[in-house]
Amino acid sequence: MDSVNLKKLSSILGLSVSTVSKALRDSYEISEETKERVKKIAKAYNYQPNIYASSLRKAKSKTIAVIVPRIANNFFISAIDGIQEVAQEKKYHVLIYLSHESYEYEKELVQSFASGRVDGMLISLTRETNDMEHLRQLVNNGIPVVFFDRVSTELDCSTVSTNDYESAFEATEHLIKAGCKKIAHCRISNKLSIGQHRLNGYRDALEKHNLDFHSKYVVKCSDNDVEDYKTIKTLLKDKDRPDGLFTAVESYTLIAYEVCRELGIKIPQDLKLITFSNLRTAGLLDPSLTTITQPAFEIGEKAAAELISAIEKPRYFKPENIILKSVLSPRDSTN
Amino acid sequence: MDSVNLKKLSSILGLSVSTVSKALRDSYEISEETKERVKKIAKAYNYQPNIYASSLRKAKSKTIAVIVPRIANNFFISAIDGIQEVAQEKKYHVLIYLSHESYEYEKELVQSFASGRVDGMLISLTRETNDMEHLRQLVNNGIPVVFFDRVSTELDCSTVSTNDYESAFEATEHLIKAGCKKIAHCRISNKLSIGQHRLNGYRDALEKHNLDFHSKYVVKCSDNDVEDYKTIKTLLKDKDRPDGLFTAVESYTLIAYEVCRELGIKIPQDLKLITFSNLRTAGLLDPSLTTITQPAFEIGEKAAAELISAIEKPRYFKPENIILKSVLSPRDSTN
DNA sequence: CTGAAAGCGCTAACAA
DNA sequence: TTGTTAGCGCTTTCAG
Repeated sequence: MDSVNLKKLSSILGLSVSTVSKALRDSYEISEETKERVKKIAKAYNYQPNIYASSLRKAKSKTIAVIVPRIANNFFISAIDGIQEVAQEKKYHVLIYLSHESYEYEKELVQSFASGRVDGMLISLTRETNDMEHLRQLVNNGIPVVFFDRVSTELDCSTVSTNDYESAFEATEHLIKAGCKKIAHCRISNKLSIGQHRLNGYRDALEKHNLDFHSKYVVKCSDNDVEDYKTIKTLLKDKDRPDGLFTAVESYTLIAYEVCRELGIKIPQDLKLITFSNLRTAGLLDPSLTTITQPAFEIGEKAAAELISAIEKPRYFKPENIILKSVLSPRDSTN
Repeated sequence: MDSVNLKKLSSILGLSVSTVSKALRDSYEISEETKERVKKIAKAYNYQPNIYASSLRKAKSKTIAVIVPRIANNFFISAIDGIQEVAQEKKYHVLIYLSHESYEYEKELVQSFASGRVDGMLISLTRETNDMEHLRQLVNNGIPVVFFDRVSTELDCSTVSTNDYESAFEATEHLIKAGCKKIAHCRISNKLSIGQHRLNGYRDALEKHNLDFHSKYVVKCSDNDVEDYKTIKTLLKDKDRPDGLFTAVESYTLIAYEVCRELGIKIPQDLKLITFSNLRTAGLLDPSLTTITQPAFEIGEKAAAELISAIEKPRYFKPENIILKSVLSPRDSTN
């Protein structure tokens, strides 16, 4: 019950291997008649080409890798959804890897791609990634890379991200206009592009509105819910606690909701909350949550489209830094 | 700047290709001294084996495929997370495909795996899948398959699922005990194992408690939010509308929340709600949502572990039907 | 302990 | 229009 290969097929057909191969790939060299006959038999025998043989031969695999820090995250999920959408359309296969925010593992993964396992790679960097050497090597090996969301512009690669600085600015201003005077920010690692941009937007909005920047109001959160819970609880237990909180990442806000319940802090009366988030249920929360939503699906689509262009038209491809816009949706948590 | 291959490496080392190959794979035939020398140089040149060549040769790729109906779904995400966890540990690569509930596409995908692109496959079936022939063929080709959640026991393959019948029974009983007399059920396709089990559990619980089964209270939902919205609205607008609703799938309940807001139906006073769900924010909703939560991550882990056993120990492997238990978490929506 | 050589299944020159 | 053949990079006999 083994699957047929070209050789068997050709002997069944009484043709040479190469003729069959060409016929199946619609070569102009083969007569219509033969093509038809070959395809019919191939179908009848359910012939499936061995992709390892053809990839080896062509040095192309129609496969791309996607590395994300984690998958249990609404943003990355939607991005992957978008990536899949265009990959499927363009007949690419998608290998998914989770770096779990480990630079070492990211490096190992990226290096393993150098030998051509994939035709290209999409990546959202870990919080720890400083050094781009592993990525540079991959690119030098002729394997295109496209960054999304957590990007680096150090390399000559396309990036797809959002207007984080502006959004953070807008979010902070939104809190100020809602009457907040003491606005805190839960930031994400400043090794990340998004960490810096979101922090800067926050700071500049404060400055514009003549509010002091207090370092005690800027807390660094991690990737660990338990730790973040402590961090946020400490922040909100302070006697001089903030009256507004802008968080760089959805999970921090969900933790803040829990902490507020526990401490009896009322949202939005005592504390107004806004966050970057792709939560589907933002509008159903108690109270409903004001969000800045990134166009995650489109980011994924764009990134995949860029990558596939880079793979298929290496001559004409020009790397670009694509910026998509996020949307602020005001809800009750800042009312 | 091309990546080195075995041949280059061996000429650098002044050894034969086969010696280098063996040394890198720690063959007992090679002296420790040589091994060390080889590995050192291999590392220095960042040698990465060409996976297509070795897969072709060994007819093994250390790659598995995962087919899920969709990815934007908390259950499947967690399951994939679990799959990744064990795949990574066992050094397997994971290709992800979305069937988008299309049987035709599922079939096409499965067939394409026959030639050995992957060493095994994990699948959660589409709502349309009736016929198992494509899967049977794959298995006959020597490529192991493991089902998870949306399973079929028609083939001699492992399955990993949850005690859906009992959970549905328990959920319905939970509503009855909360005082509901007219309990509706939003069901999912009864081509699916889970669709049948959840409906049966619902029906039997009604029967046990001497409540009539009304077909008008059982509505079939789809995969389309807009349609489901209409369906659920019709159900809840009825003058003889239900006072309890048990939905087979998370998204139906989120829609029900929205419909209730719109129609001014108060949860839980006017309508009590319970659903299968892996929503992280169930406890933060307004009102908090009573859920039956499937151990999605563990399902993924188990399924992947089964698959890898089937791949690596074909002789000793015995397919099993593994059932994990879901947990009912009572919250305000049924209070 | 090391090396030579065959061949996995396919593609693409080149020949016929 | 079809066929012959070399070879992609690796693993694995088998010989030395």
